[in-house]
Amino acid sequence: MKKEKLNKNEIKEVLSKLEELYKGAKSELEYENPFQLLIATILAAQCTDKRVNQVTAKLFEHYQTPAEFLELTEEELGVWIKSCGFYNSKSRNILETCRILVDKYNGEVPQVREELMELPGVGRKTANVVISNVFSQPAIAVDTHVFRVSNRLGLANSDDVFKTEEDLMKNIPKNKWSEAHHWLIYHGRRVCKARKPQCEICTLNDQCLYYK
DNA sequence: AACTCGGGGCA
DNA sequence: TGCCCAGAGTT
Repeated sequence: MKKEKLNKNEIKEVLSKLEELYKGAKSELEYENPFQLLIATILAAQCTDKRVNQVTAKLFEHYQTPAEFLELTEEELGVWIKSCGFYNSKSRNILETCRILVDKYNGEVPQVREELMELPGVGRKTANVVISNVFSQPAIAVDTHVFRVSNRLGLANSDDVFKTEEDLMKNIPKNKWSEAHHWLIYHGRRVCKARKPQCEICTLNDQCLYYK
């Protein structure tokens, strides 16, 4: 990462251009139920949201609560979620998580990030998605796209995910956190790719620290 | 910091 | 075929 930093006006300009490009961008994982969002987000690791939605659409018809999930064996759940990939570990983690939710949290999803991160299969990114999306807590989930793009553009300046979160929360107006999170993901997937970034066609390249 | 898990979509 | 995918856990 470069050591340079953008000034406030440059940050404003970058955010303005991202908004212009991806205005209205939002998650394809739209679950208002905390438990369902938690499960969908665990499944979304290294998997497209579209496929997660295909799986959960059917799965949640049959199993809706942690207690109901515990009726399944690991092998049975594995069949349901197979197309999301990593299904052995995800199946094991999800059922163990459900066991903890039932035993320790009365079948509810805890609203504390540290408690969420103690659940198997739930890391900081998934915990942030849950607390920000359904519990209205201040957090920005930093996945690989958000991390890479925000540091390339200069909206963050760190090789550490926690620091990147802090930078983003500082540099982005609070009422834009959720939307900006998706701008960065969209830009990362379509233009600012990990391997072959499309810098030539990127309309932000004139102020991009990575491009310079 | 590097490695592993993984089926499915796409070039 | 090879590459990639809204991560997390282990060593």
